[in-house]
Amino acid sequence: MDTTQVLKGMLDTAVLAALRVHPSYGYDLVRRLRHDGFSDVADASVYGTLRRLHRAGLLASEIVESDAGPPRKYYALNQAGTDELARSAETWQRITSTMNRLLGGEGTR
Amino acid sequence: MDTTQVLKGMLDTAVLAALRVHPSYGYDLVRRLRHDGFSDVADASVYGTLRRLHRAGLLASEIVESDAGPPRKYYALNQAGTDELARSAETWQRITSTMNRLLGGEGTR
DNA sequence: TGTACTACTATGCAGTGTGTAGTACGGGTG
DNA sequence: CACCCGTACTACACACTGCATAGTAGTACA
Repeated sequence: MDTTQVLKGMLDTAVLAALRVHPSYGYDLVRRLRHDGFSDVADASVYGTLRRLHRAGLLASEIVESDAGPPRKYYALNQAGTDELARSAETWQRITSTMNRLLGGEGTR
Repeated sequence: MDTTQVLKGMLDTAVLAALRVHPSYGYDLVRRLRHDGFSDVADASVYGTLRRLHRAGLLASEIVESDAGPPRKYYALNQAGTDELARSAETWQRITSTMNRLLGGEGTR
């Protein structure tokens, strides 16, 4: 299994979940996600995901000055993002149970 | 979360796992995978995955005449496929624990 | 001045699931 | 016989998205 391919589609959910904890910005999310198990995720992937989710209306954004570099673009879940995260969590549950059943090897007929 | 996107990369593992139970052919795998939870998987995806896995040297194939339609192309795991499946199962474990931790909402710092 | 860290943007490529169409065989129905 | 359906596979173009790479720009420190 190639983690790059598995990431496709899961990164959205991972970013939403990370933002549920508290609003954040790209550079910080990259570090947090890498620390949390997505150790190889590319920064461009996270920035791209944030833009896509924002364009889809799931995130609010706000520019905040930083004292350590360029201004940061903070993102936060809005109601649509919260709802989407809840749906994604359910989907994830279904997928894991399906995969665990398959990998467990119970016959499938 | 879009199941189409999540499928990318997981379908390989799902097909390998299904073939571990017993050798099979495309049309049958489509039905089994749909029955087992991948209800929306397209047949072209499964056929494509089988060709890809075969080309990668993970599957043996054999043409078998059928009494109900055209001949079937049976696929079976070889040693490389068995090994790959074991590796994929481990990767899957890591991914699930990472995602469950994120979705569980434990702070990530 | 130069290096490093921070923070984001832009472009093009690669892998893969999907839609659609097509080929081909056999059996049943009218 | 003509037609449709289920079976079984192939082929092509397309869409989506992660990634590599490069670039811009701010602050800090030597």
